[in-house]
Amino acid sequence: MSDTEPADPDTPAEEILCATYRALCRHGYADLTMQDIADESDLSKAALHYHYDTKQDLLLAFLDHLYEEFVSSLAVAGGDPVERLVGTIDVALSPPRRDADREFRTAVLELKAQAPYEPAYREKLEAFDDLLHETVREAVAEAIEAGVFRDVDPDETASFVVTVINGAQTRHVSVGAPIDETRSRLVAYVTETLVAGDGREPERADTAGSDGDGDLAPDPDPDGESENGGSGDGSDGEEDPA
Amino acid sequence: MSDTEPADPDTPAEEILCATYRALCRHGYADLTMQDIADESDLSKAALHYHYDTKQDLLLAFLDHLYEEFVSSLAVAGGDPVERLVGTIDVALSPPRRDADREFRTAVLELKAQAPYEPAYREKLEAFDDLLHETVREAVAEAIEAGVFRDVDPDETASFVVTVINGAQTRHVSVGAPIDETRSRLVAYVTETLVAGDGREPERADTAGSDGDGDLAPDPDPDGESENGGSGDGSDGEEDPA
DNA sequence: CATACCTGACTAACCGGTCAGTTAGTGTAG
DNA sequence: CTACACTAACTGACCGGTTAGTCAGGTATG
Repeated sequence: MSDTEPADPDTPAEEILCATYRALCRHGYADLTMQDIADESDLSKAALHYHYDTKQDLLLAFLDHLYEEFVSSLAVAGGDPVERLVGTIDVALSPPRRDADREFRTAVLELKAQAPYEPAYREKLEAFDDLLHETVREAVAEAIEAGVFRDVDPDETASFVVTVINGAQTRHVSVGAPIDETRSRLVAYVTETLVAGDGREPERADTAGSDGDGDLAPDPDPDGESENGGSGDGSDGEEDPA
Repeated sequence: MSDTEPADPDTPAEEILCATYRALCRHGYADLTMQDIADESDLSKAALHYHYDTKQDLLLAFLDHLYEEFVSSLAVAGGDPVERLVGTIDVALSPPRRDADREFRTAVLELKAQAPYEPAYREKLEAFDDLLHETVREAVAEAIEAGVFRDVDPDETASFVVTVINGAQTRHVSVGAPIDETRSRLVAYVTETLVAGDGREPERADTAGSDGDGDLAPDPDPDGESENGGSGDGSDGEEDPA
């Protein structure tokens, strides 16, 4: 699940990544200082530099860590390609269930906006985008092959879906537009417009709560309290930057 | 050439806004310093503070200035609502014709990502979003009334269109996705999916663009250039932050 | 002792904003 | 026409605060 890796600060280096997540939610990327991250952990700022040479190294490691989580969160089961596609959209556009969700999405958007200045960021972000795009593309292609979808271009269609997802996140952060509305609309797009033969029937396709995933990321406690050597501490599942 | 925004530097204060535009393109928002802006003008940093008390005041004035340009750039003529809708999409998703276009879009995205931390920014950005949303909504409502569009919800549909526009811009900045592809897709969405009676025929719906853009959807040349100018109301203006 | 891990104190650089003072223009009195 | 006064616009130098990164140690463990 999504709480696989972030939840278990086995090593100090991993604890730092968890602290980075919390600090990003609290301060955002632009105002994020090494001291902020240190304050979220039980380490000093100098200790951060012991494990990661530079601030950028730390952020890059954080993105890698995030990517791995994104991979597993996208591994939605389901034989039906349309079901899988809807599940994927759900993962990417899940409504804020954690308090920090909106904040984290904001930090991710800040990172995206830095991509043109920081090729290293861009490279990582492209991986997220590619992964999501490929996941959608495969589902669409399968749906076409199964005769469920019209004979659209899977690649172009996947691009459109990913673009809509990006738009929902951006608009949510910048003007507070509800993500959920876009999700419904996008789901309607794939379950109606893309479906073959389905002319125009407004066939209600609220796979919303029904679909297998329900809540992919259980994620219980919002943030119990930092340290404690135990294992499943504040499991802060990340979201997708794609 | 219209290397910078069209605004004629009538007053020193306006010249500063032009310099701000240039500095934003060159440095982005995150790394923008008052000195950067001063360097783009023929004034000193202290002179900037003479006209604008704080850096934020300057940026806010810049957003106001931008908004006015956006208003006029959205004033696309055209009696046909669909034509007007496509024209609006074109304004929002015009391919980079200025060198600084991508850079400026990046700066705008940085600003959007700051909205949650700076209510003053958010307020301005909401104005952009509302304006674009309202423009689209009106066109959609008219198209429905004219029997051209199906009986969709104009408000929700406009939201979707604006979201797609946001997504195209975000994805363009963060991973370099081509804006043009999304524009074609979005135009196809409104001229096919939304059109009443039009079941699935790829009926080419390229009405001569009113805003000077001939073929909207097809757009064969990936790197169009040439034309333009003619009917242009001169207000090529900035891009929309919406 | 050696190694891994960590700390407090420090440095160098940067940036927003301030300030005393300069320049240029304009009006006004002699 | 000159002399002076006043003001808007502007400048270079400077200040205070902040931050990434460094460094000389300290501590615990094997």
